[in-house]
Amino acid sequence: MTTMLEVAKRAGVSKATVSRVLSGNGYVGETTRARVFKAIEESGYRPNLLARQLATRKSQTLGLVMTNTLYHGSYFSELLSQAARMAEERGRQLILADGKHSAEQERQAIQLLLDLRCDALIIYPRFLSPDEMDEIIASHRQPIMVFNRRLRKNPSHCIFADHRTTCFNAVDHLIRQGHREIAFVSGTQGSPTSLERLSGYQAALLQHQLPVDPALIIGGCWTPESGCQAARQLLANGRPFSALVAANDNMAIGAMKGLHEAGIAVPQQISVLGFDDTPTAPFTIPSLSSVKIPVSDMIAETVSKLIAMLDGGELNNRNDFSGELIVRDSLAPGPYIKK
Amino acid sequence: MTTMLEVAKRAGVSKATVSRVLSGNGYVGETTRARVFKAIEESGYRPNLLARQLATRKSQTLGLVMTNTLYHGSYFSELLSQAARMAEERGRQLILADGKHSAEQERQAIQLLLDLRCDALIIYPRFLSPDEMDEIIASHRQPIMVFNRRLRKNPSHCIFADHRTTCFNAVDHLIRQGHREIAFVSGTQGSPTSLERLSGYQAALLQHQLPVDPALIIGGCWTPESGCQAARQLLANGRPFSALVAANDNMAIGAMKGLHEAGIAVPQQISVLGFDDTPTAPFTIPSLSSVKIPVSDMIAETVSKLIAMLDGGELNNRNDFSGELIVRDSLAPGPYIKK
DNA sequence: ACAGCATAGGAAACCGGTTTCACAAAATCA
DNA sequence: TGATTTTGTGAAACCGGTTTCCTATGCTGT
Repeated sequence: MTTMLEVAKRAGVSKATVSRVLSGNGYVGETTRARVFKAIEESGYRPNLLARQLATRKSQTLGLVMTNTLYHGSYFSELLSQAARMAEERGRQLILADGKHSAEQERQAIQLLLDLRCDALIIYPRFLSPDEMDEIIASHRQPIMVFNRRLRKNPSHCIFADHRTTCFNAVDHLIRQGHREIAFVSGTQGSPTSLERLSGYQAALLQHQLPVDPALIIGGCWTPESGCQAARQLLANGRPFSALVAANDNMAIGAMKGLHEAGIAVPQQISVLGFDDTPTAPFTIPSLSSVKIPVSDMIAETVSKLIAMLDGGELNNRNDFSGELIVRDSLAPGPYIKK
Repeated sequence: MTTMLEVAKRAGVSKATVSRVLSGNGYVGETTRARVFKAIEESGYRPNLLARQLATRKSQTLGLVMTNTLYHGSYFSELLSQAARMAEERGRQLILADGKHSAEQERQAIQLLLDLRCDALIIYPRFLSPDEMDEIIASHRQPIMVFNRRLRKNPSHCIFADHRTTCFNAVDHLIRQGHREIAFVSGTQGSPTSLERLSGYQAALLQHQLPVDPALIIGGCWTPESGCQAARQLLANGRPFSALVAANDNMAIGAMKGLHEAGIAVPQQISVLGFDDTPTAPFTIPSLSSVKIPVSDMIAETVSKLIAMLDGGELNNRNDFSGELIVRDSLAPGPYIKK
């Protein structure tokens, strides 16, 4: 590989001058500049970014830590493509590290990105607690934003959707529409997002003095398969219900299939609601009602904040996003509707 | 940040010794080693990977170039998560760069990853031609694998599924099942994968002496919306057809919706076939028949080959993968079935 | 007792850039 | 015209590691 020194020799100048030409810093004469460009051109020189990053102590990269299991579903695609686009627009490269299956691996992923000297980090925690996130933020000088988790000690370092309230509102809506026996299919065991949604579901029932029946709460794992099985199990349980809320659209789609197979009409007999508003939601049969989480906006805000911290722009202080219930054909009034 | 020099001082040794302790190369006494570890521990030292990469001229990273528009759909998630997992298993970090919307940007993305001194590259070309890919491979000493594109000059540097033959076989199957008027919904204009599938579709028709009717070929853009619109337009065209092949599942799902809205029964009146075998395909109503492309296997093979090139393992020579038709409820025999 | 080798560790060069410092020439100012 | 500032450039230090080279010691074998 051609180095800067070789370019310098070819142009009859010093390394320093070549560096000045490339960076645009410092004074360089017109003719010299031209000679340097010619030498660069002729030699096919390409700067070694690693050397540059080392020398400047800036890597021009943003690190993103998230967990592989999230990769499935449109949620992840949307998040990642938007984050990458935003980063590149601001002249940064996105580097992704997988938090895998445990808190320890999540910590390692963060450490790796820090060791790679990312200028800033986006962490979408799956296993690490808010307290640990607070500590990580406190103990590193790089700007760090935490995605999808509320940090009370570091409100300006997190962007989140209030899944609990959002789910509360959705279930509240179902109840007002005449549903009382509402089943809930959760995501993978331990997922914070799923737990928040479950909590909102329970709170809404309690709010209306309705019982929280454990037989109506089934553990899934975000996949359509698990949603389908959950529906079957709910039916097998024998406990009647008029609405089913799944913690994401994929499971909702699976659940609709399970109900369909059992000869149950959606929404006439059972209403179904999902979360995330997957691109295919409007095209299922019947079209799936869902709670849309503004992932793109959220990640855009996250990246913007980080860049502002790095480049010193001004940052607006929005960190709390909320979902929007999108009613489609999979919802119908329940048996207890009062006119 | 603590540097190696500070650790060395604290342990009363030289930088070189610390480096030896960390890398495990060269001789280090037991007691010295212990002192160094203690110093590292006490100072919270973390090696600067950039410096290491520069010094060793190895970055331990694999670069992946692909286009943002592919991000949607499970295809991308599967590809990316598998690639990242494989890379990390072999001690490499994956770096992603977006090829965006033009050949020029695709070239820039490749260049960026090379400038970052990725040890090897995976390129999923969208705009660059096979010839250009051959040239890129020839002009760089880093191992480069091209994904989803056949390179006749560099057969060992590419992994691909033969979309043309795969689609040919699928359409051939439909014809044998009694379909003659078969509609085709293509992906985004210019997409090589879509073009290959279209070509296979046409070839299968010709093979059976069936006419290729332009009125039955509609341009979509990989999204469910476009599939739905395509179905509407096909119906509006008035040209009858008994089967619809969409270049991916998302469009097939949209198309089923469009047909359903028009009161057409799938598969009784029209059969529908997609590509990719999305996780939701078995759960649509009716369940969607699809051609499964072994993306995970393909990318695993790609990464394996690169690692073998880097670390000098042996490489098996499989590069040609093919899709598998998965028949579900959306397919039924056509009107020309002969018993 | 001495050659020969394995062990241990320091000094310094190196990776390929950026940046500081020093200095000279040219331009501006008084 | 002399003093000062601006412009243009090279030498060398630096970023934080790795690696080569070299020296010194302790063992082994004879």
